[in-house]
Amino acid sequence: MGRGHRAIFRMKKRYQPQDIEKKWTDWWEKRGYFSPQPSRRKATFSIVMPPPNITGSLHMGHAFDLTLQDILTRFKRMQGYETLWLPGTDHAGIATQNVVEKGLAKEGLSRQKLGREKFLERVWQWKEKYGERIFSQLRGLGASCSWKDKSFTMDKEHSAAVRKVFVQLYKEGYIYRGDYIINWCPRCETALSDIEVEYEEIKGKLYFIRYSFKEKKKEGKDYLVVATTRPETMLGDTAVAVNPGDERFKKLGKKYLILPLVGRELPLILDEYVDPEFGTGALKVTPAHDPNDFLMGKKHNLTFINVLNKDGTINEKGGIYQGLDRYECRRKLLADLKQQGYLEKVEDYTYRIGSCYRCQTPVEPYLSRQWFVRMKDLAREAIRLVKEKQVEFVPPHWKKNYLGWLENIHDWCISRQIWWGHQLPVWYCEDCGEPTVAEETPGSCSACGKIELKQDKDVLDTWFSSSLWPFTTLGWPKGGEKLEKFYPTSVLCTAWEILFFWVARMIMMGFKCTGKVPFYKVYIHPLIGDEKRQKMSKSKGNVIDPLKIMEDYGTDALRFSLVSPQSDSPYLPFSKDRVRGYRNFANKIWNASRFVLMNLEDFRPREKLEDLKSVRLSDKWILSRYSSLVKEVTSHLEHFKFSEAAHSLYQFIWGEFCDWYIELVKPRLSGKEGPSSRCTAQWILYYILKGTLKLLHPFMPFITEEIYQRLPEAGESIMLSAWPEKIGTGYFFPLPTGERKGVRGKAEEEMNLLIKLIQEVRTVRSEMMIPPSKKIDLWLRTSNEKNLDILKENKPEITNLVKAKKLAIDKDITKPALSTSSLVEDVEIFISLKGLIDLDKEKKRLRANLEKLDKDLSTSKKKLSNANFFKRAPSKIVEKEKEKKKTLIQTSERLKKRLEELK
RNA sequence: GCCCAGUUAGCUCAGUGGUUAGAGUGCUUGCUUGACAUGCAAGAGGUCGCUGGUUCAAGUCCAGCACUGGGCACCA
Repeated sequence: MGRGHRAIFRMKKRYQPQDIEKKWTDWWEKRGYFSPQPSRRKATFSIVMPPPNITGSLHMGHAFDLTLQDILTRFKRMQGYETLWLPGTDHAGIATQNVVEKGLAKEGLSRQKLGREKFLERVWQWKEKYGERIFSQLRGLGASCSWKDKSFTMDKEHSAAVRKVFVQLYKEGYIYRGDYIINWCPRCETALSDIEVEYEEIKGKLYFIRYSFKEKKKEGKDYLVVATTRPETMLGDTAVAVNPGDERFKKLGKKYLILPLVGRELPLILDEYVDPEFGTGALKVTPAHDPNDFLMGKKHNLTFINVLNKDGTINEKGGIYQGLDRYECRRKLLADLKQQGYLEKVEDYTYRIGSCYRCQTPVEPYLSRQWFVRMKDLAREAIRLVKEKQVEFVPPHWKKNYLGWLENIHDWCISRQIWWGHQLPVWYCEDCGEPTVAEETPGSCSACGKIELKQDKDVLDTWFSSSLWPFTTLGWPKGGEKLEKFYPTSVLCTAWEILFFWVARMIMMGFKCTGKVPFYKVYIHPLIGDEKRQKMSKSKGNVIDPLKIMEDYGTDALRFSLVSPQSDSPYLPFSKDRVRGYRNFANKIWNASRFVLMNLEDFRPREKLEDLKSVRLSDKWILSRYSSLVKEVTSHLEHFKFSEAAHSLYQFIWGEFCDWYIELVKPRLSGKEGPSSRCTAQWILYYILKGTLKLLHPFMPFITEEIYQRLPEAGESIMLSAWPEKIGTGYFFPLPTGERKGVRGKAEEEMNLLIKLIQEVRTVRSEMMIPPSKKIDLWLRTSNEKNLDILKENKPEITNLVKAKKLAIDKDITKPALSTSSLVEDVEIFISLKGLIDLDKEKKRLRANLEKLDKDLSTSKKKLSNANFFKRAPSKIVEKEKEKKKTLIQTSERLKKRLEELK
């Protein structure tokens, strides 16, 4: 890789990220920098990447999550840790199966037509194609993962580990099979766990239906009214329940009712569960299609009638409704009820409906035989580990959320009736039907010894394998150097969205399987929303593609804009404006570097400053500010304060290094102050630039490497260079011991006076409308000896930055005629106006400006008062116009005031 | 219903009990100043959600309330 400062001649005026990003990605990877390097510190730092699904393309969420991890990894690597960031992908059972099925549908095929084996071949083809695509996109993002260690949740080793854990948990009684009400997605045709169901409030109806008594009553009504939101489930009713304490029903005694349209006899049962206040106080009981009814069914020994097929249509138990879709059935059934006089009334009712988190189809509570993980004991340990701070949450408030979920946890349904995933390591005996659970295909039934066995067709919940991810990726259960060195991992970095899905389960399974926590810290970050903090989604059409942003503004700008806002709200706003701002920042860095390099042609880097006499106040100041920067960035990164670290860097680079130091140093670089002063300036510029690039590297890896490689004596890659240490005063200024103390504070205090003074003069210039091209005569007067010395010492700097042709500094100056005066601390400032402004000309100019403003103002007013404008223009534009109007009024008033003063 | 977070400039957000509450962006004015017009300089813009309390001192700590966002649990 060509390097050296001669490269400056090829530096364009504008930073063009597209030219260089790929070059560095390839180079870093070719040189093997991303894989663990033997470390001088011997301490290790490891992160396992939350594996992206193989279904998709890189989205903003990945970009954010991975940028944060990359920053941590690069930071720790530069600090000298032996660093491993482990990448991988997730097979994402249902999600991937759905995507592949959609593809098949376009070909007129279906998974059923293909058959399981052929279908799985197709999914593997998909994986080969798209699994790599996401990796290449991650590379483009600059992710410094150890690519050679990448893995996939359905790798051979990983699958073996999954089976091992399953068998172990089964043998220890944590995994069991049972008939329970689970959430069933009729579209995916599989069971879902509780957290795979998303609830949404909908405005629906509550239907009141008459159930007649079996025996006709002599007096009063001969029916009970029950209320339901899902009338079609009545086909599976096997009882009606009332609260035993409910006076209204006390006289009834033991009774039977007749299920309308079906004619089944339903016992009237008493159960405390029924809320007398709700509906009519009478509850239809459908034990096979409602979790609470299920419990009641168990308790009262009711019959369980499942009326639904797997695809959500009514089965043979539904009589004349057989074959209808559940909602179609609802309509028909309601019509029939109404016609036959069973429908008492219909009320509007708002309730929550659960949908499949993968396909948004409303789920049905469904009685079926599934496999579960008993969670209570596992959760207890996971609670303890966090309470004992063996695992810490950042920010800490997530801890409560985590604990709250674990304390009320239900058993985890882990079997899925899909094809893509880890098939259950369970075989059923064709003879006795007993399950045999084993890591490898068993030879015979463990119960009766017969050899005719068939493997369970179900696969495991995707999150089962994900929960093992931190240790299986490192070589568990075989063990080895990687596992020993890097497990437990240092940090887990992910969004709050998958705290329960993934983080909590990793802690439970990690501890269960390895006896250790899977990670010491969990950094939970927000999700990336759009400008209005709305979740990005295809249906809303507000998705911003990070790849497009990278192309338009550069990857460094994207990374910086993702990391830069900090908020505890669940969604961070993302806007192109912000990225554009950081693209400009990258350009600023580029040009500042270009400037430094242009002035470093004859410079040879040396260990220390040689000529201390030519060190000026501005030098001490910038070194002091830089020293603070090192401290801040380091500390912020240690505490996951990414945005604060980014902010410190932005502020220092733009607001201090560029705006002040570079400007202050220009005359010295031109040689006006002598060769020695120039040399010192070069040394400081080089030193600060090099250090700042390093501090910035984790955030903006590409531009920093590009510039770093152009520095004289750059060394190897910036990503392997040592993280800057905070500098001591003695290191730079080997002054006599007595003078070292407080040198930084003093330099900053003195420099602040100069800055304030220069700003004040500029303000006056601007207010007096003195053209920037005109040089001024300036008098500074103070009786404060200390300040007088500072001013005198820094006369060249002041002269240059306020554009003065004459600068007089003394404690005894008479105020010049026709001048303005102002005050900074105890320094009086006089600027001669003589010859600077032609009074008549100035008045003319003010009047002209006022006229223009008036014109703009009336246009603006007209616009705003125009009803059409309000109607047609987006509110954003109206707001902007209002603001413009406000500013116009203010400016015009200021000008009027100036005009008055000139008279 | 329970839990969490938030409420600060037009917008998006920082702010660690202590001078005059900051940044980016937007807006206004001026400027081809020698690295950068993706720039420079200057300016305008604030009831720190409301009400109390603690304190010499509160945007910051405490309590209550209001509103916004999110999560969890639910009665058919």
